[in-house]
Amino acid sequence: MRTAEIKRRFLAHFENNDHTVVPSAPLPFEDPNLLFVNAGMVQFKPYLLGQVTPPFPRAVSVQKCVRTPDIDEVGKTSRHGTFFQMNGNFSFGDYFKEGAVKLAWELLTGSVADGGLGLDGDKLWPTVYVDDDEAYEIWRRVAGVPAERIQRRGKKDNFWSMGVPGPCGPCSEIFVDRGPEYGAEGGPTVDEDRYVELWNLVFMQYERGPGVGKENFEILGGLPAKNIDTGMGLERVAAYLQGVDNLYEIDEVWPILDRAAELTGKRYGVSTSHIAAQSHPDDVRLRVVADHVRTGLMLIGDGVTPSNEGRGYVLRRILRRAVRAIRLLGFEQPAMPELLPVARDCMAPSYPELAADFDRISQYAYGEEEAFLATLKSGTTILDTAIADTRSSGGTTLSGAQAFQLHDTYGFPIDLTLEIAAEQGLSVDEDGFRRLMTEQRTRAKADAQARKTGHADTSAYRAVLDAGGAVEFTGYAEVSRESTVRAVLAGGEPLAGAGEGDEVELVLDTTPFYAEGGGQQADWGRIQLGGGEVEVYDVQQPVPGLVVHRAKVLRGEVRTGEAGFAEIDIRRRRAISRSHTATHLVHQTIRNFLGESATQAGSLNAPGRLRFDFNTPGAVPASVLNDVEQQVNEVLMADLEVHAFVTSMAEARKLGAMALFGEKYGDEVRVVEVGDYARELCGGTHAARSGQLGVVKILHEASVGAGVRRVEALVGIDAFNFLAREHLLVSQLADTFRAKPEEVGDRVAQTISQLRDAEKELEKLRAQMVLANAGGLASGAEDVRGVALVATEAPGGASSGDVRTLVQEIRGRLSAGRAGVVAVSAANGGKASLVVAVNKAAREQGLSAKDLVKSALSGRGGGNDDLAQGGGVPAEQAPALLASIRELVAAAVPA
RNA sequence: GGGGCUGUGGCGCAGUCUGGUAGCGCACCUCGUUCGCAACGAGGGGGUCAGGGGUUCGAGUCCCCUCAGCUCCA
Repeated sequence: MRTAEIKRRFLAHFENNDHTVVPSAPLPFEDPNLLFVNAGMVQFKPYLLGQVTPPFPRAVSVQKCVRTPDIDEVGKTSRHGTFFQMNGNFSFGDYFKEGAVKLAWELLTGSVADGGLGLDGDKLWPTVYVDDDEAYEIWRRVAGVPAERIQRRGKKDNFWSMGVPGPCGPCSEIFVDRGPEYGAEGGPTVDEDRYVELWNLVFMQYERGPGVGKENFEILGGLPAKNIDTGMGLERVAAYLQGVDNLYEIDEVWPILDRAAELTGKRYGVSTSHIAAQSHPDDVRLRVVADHVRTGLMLIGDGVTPSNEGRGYVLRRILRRAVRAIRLLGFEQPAMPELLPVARDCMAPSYPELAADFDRISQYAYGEEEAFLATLKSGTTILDTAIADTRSSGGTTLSGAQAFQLHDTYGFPIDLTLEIAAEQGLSVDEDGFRRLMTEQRTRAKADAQARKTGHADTSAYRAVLDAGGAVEFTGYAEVSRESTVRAVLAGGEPLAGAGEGDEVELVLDTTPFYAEGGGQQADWGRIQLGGGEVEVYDVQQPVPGLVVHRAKVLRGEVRTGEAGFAEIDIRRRRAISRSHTATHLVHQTIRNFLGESATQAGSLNAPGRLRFDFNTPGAVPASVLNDVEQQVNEVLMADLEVHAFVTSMAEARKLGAMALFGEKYGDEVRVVEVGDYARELCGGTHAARSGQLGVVKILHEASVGAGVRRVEALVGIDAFNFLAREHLLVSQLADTFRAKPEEVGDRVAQTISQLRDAEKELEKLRAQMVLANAGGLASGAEDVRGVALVATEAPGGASSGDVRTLVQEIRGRLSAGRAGVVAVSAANGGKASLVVAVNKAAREQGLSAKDLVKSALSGRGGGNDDLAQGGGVPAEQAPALLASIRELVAAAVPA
């Protein structure tokens, strides 16, 4: 049975049993602790933990998951894959153990003709938690599983908790017997290679106490609402039903592996063992290629782009590992163009958007491979040099530091270093390499730790939120509001009240103040209270749903429970709203010109100006930017109405609203539309009509990182002021140059070029003039105790370069057979400088240009024995410098 | 977020450790020779040494900051 069909049947089975089908959750948004969805229950967590009332009692989903901590195990075992799909059914206070067992058993053992998966019930082995007699009985009674095939296991295997206080409970896993050729008889407690886990049913029924890890904690008591959370690994079921050993060989992955084998000329399955751990290295590499190419496809498909941080970095690593693995198999050309289309064809039956979006996806994947191949090329050169150095010095080992530098600085992977070094007959100090890696890890972790402790604890905010619920934002419709102070805090700690001059954090029960979020800056304003007044200068949501006003007490006191009147700074709000509406227009217009793949990657809406980051490969041509600007301003003139409404996610999608990754499905969403031109999910505030924006002026476009560009623009009066200033500037320039405004550019270029030519000419003439005297000066050398000395002042305006040239020129004209010293001083910018040269004969008499300069200038100079320079004394001292050189020469030479 | 490396004519790079007139190859221009696949010879033009600050008589070079690119770790 094909994987896509298993997925379809899974969803259909639970949908037929009154489950709401929920789409795979998108990538976690703004959650630094969770880069990827790594389990099927992630999106249902708030319901399972009782934080949010679930909108449905039963749900079913097939979740796209990415898990990378065990990335090094990929290909070596049959279990690890970086991408997998988790089938899950969920009950929120609805059915419990019996329902979960019954529904699972029906799907697994139901006949294929009736929509089941057609497994042989006699080959299924359930496990239950050690004292979970209830589950045991249900397996006996509902599924009719004989006692000898139900095994009991301890906390480690069959008890679920999140590792922190909260819901927990026993679980029951369903294993399938793959047959005697895979290992020993006796069920999953004996051999987990022969008996493979297909499905884990978690029965959340208890409250977990504090404690460490999976086993050391107490159970505090029962939960009021018992929940079901199950997970069936789609790939595992597919592997079993398709009669293959592991997930790399199922229909969604095998063609990629097969193509990789074809490209590299390797035959997969050289080893005969069913145990993946005993595989031939080539087999492991082929599996890595297949797994990683598929994961790369899915991640880029979900909007991740390769970068140097966060999930973008994980994606980069996965893609590069794939390229590296296929290179180690002997294929050195670009492999992605060969493999990625195969992966697309494998996955498109379940995820048709991959085919539609393939141009964009492949662009990133191919680009990343090219970049990596370039990195490998430069790394290879450096490695070759290191190898040659090592061998020429008689060494046989490449140091750990060298290997680490290649990896750390040049991104050259260690396994390629090992491979290439081995080819050259050298070993590599792997221990040293690993030690340096550990050091780096420790450093990064220590830093992350320091940052975490530096961060304010959010528990005080959570307490306020729990006590009073979410704060209602009323600022869409009004700019002021009667309200009550729910809490006063300072530095993350609750206070009873605060006095004049204090900086405080206020929580109101409702507020017209917009908290910074979605790129929109916070409102400012004032809150009048019975006993005082505060000025609000920042508004944040430290925990979702809790609006905190950062404010300074202007007069009087603030106390919890006090009533007051909150009023925002309307001018600021309006300017911000105009920017926000402008951002939507810029976003839509950029997509009009660059295509749908130019999605938002971040934004800032500040009073009068906006910043908009978006994904696109390469720079945006200036002409396109002009077109965007033009079109945006035309939309302003059309004076479209801006309209906001709340609807379901499904409806919003149907309307074609642009949505960011991380928007939750199933929830109510707010849509903002500007006429029929732009429609976007947005929680921000906006202008009432596009005409209110006045003017939008794009200032520039720049790179923020690989694949992300940024445009900045001014809006409204700020845009106008900018244009007016520019106009004034051009007028003044035109005036100065006595040219028409449109000719100013040419005139400036022309003038600069003339100026440069003149300067060059001048410099040349000056050098000639300076040098013209060289012959005369040389022949006029005075005799100081047998040494020919030329000591003179350079003509005014001579540059330091000129003086040096002159000195050398004079020295060249002195008789070589006789000791000669040339000293030329120059005055420049009020300071005197001195250059001294001595010839070979003079050096043999112990005269050093450097010593002469240093002595004459008391240390303020230096150079070589034959030519030295110095200076820094007032210009008037120039003649004195020459005199002292004369004395020094005389003193140095015996009479 | 924390490291490492890089930034020098149009392009590719040396020079940085150890401060003292900014170089090489390719490309470009002029003249000449040559005329079957990277032609040769001679001459020449072209660089705020990423930007800013500091130390110094003097900074491409040493120190600090900023920006950009590459890269590792989180």
